[in-house]
Amino acid sequence: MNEIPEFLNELNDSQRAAVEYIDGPSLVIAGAGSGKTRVLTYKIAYLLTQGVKPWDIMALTFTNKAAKEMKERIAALVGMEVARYLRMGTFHSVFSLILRSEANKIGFDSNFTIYDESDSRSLCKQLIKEFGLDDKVYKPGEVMKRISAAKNRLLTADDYAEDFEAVQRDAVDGMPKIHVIYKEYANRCRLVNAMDFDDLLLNTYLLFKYNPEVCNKYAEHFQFVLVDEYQDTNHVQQQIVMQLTKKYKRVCVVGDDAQSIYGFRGANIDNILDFQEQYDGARLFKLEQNYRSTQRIVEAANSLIHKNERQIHKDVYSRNDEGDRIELTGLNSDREEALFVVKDIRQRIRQEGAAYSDFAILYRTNSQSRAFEDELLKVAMPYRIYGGLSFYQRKEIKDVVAYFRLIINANDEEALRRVINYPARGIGNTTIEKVAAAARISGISMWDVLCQPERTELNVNKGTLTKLTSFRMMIEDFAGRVETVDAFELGKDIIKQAGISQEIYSSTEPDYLARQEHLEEFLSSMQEFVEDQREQGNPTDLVSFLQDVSLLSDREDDTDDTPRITLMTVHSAKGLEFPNVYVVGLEEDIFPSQLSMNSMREIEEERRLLYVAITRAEKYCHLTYARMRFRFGKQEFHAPSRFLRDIDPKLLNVNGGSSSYSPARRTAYSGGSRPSLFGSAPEYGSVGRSSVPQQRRMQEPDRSPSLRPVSKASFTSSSAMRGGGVSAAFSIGDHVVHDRFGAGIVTNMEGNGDSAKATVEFTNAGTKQLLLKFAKLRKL
DNA sequence: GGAGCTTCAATTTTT
DNA sequence: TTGAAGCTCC
Repeated sequence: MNEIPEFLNELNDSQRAAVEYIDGPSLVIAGAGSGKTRVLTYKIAYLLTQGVKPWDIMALTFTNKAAKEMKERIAALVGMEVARYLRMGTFHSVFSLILRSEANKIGFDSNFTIYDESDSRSLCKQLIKEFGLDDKVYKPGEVMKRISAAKNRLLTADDYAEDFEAVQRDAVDGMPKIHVIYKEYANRCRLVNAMDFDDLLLNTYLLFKYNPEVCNKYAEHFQFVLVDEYQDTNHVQQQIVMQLTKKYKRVCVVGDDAQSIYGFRGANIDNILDFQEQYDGARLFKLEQNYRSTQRIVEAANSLIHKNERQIHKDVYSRNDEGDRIELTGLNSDREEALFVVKDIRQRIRQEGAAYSDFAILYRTNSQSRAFEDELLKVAMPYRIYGGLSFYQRKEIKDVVAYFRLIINANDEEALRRVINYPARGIGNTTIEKVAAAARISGISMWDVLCQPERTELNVNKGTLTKLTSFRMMIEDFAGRVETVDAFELGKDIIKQAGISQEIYSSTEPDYLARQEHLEEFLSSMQEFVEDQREQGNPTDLVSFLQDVSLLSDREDDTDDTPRITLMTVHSAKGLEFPNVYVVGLEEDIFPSQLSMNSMREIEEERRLLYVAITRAEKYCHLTYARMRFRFGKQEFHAPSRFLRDIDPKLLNVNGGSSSYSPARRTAYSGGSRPSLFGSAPEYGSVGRSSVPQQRRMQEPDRSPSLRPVSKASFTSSSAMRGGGVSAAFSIGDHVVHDRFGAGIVTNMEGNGDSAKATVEFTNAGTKQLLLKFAKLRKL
């Protein structure tokens, strides 16, 4: 019998029970802040002490980050020599590896390309055009959504065409040809040896379904399968887990139905709700002690989430301090809201000695960040906005990756289209479309056309043909070196020889400088990859690098460790925690979103979203709403969010006035209540005097003059004056303020007169070069 | 091939 | 209001 490892003593009773049950299927419902990751990591470590081999364990996560963190934590318990053999990673990465080794069974080549969303989109668009369909009717985004949803329901293109209901629905929506597009999309992917993100899952499912011997092999191999964030799985993922665990049924899924907020991208909360019905005799473990938040925060969140109907009952509790009540403040406008939050943060920093990094401002939509950004810039408080482009979505990175892709899979049409004329080499759109047309006629890939133009219908002049040929030879030349040179060396050469570095280093304009930096960062990540792989005795070639990078979309790691206030959507905040949290914009049509009011299912997801937001807070949670906000260039008036009425009033501290609010008026989906849309009936209190919004906006002294309705003539002359009069006044080391970028320090000056340029390091906006003629810089 | 114009839409996001 | 994307013109 194996010994009971010491580390189990670090767990509480319910955590420990969940960890020690390893004989059959189990569902671990992990309340917010209850030590979910701890249970998963300790369970894996425990399995390893019970004689299970690391390679017999599969652990699936949703993000690379989660996988990496978990692996590190397990390594801390059992050592990296053991941990490295675990089959641990995202669904997509784990199954893409299996697909590569079984590719021939489903008619793919093992070096298949993974199409990201923009590749899929671009292919979709292409097809809509080829079929002569109106892209106003067949919006690429909508088409993709339907194809993706079909794959989610395990429907191949042929299944879809025969699915009466689906085809009928498309027809009713004016898009009867969706199934045709889907079919050709699938054909094209197969022709060029590519799979999109959904295909990675669907093809795994199909591989197992039609090759029982393959399925059995893996089902016998993986004696234990663990799934993190199970509430976020979609139907295919659930089905694959079932295929893999049908033999031993040793499966442990961990998650929190109350934090299921990704329904819009296919996550199916029923997977977790119905788990016990799908696995007969599955044990249920509930982790109900919250270690993160104060009692009042936990209770307030509970009171909210209990208004949902579909959920697994749990009693989440905290033994931390009772803490303060949740603050609720109504403001007159979005600007006042931002001003208020910023002031409140400043006050708390002064009073409690808190750091900027102890604060988060959470909102429903990214566009809400703007108002807070403006205020924070004005007072030069450091912040960081999350969201926006990830590193690998940047054009300069995608271009280089496209070269890599093309070199490894020359049939990859999206990559070919991307780089065939980048940097510019005189192969224009006309030529590209001619190549594409020739390829379609012969049923071959565009690359094949380049390889034997004389045997196709390609009709281009001699000069163009020469350009095409030399491009082809360049790619072939790179491809010939894949096996002899490591990824980093080859990467450097590609960037140089393809003319990318020449293009990017052709200017010192700020955006070029940024691209140079990104490219260098990318190269150094390649170098790191090669060194790591070499150390571990793994292959260092471009093929392995690309496999790695295709499934990464890492938000860039903060190289800068200045403490900053965090601004992000509630979605991105899942899994994080902060001592102080502001949840802003709690208004009808915003939170809950106007677009999520069609069904009870959607409203409940919005309510869970607020639950996630509140449970991010450790000590202090402040909810705000604005009566008026500017949206799409118009003033809009919104009632306070219905969810505010779902929170137990005993746990709320309503600021600035009466805490009584109008009685609940029940509506179909409210679960709780709906606030009165009209009337001046006393609702939630407000802080600050009420005022006419437009006037406030105009009177605001700090606001740049450009916001005022000014005639073109007067605007031009005033900015010209400013440029001429002020330009000489700056010197290195000056503290300055810019209307958009906020506060900063001048680090360099060059040129004079109209071309005088200042380099300014801004607290929040990074380093910029500004032409003084245009930039409205003020000295502090 | 790029600058400048018009048009249109407008959640949430990871792989 | 902002922004992306597509189109036209040089």
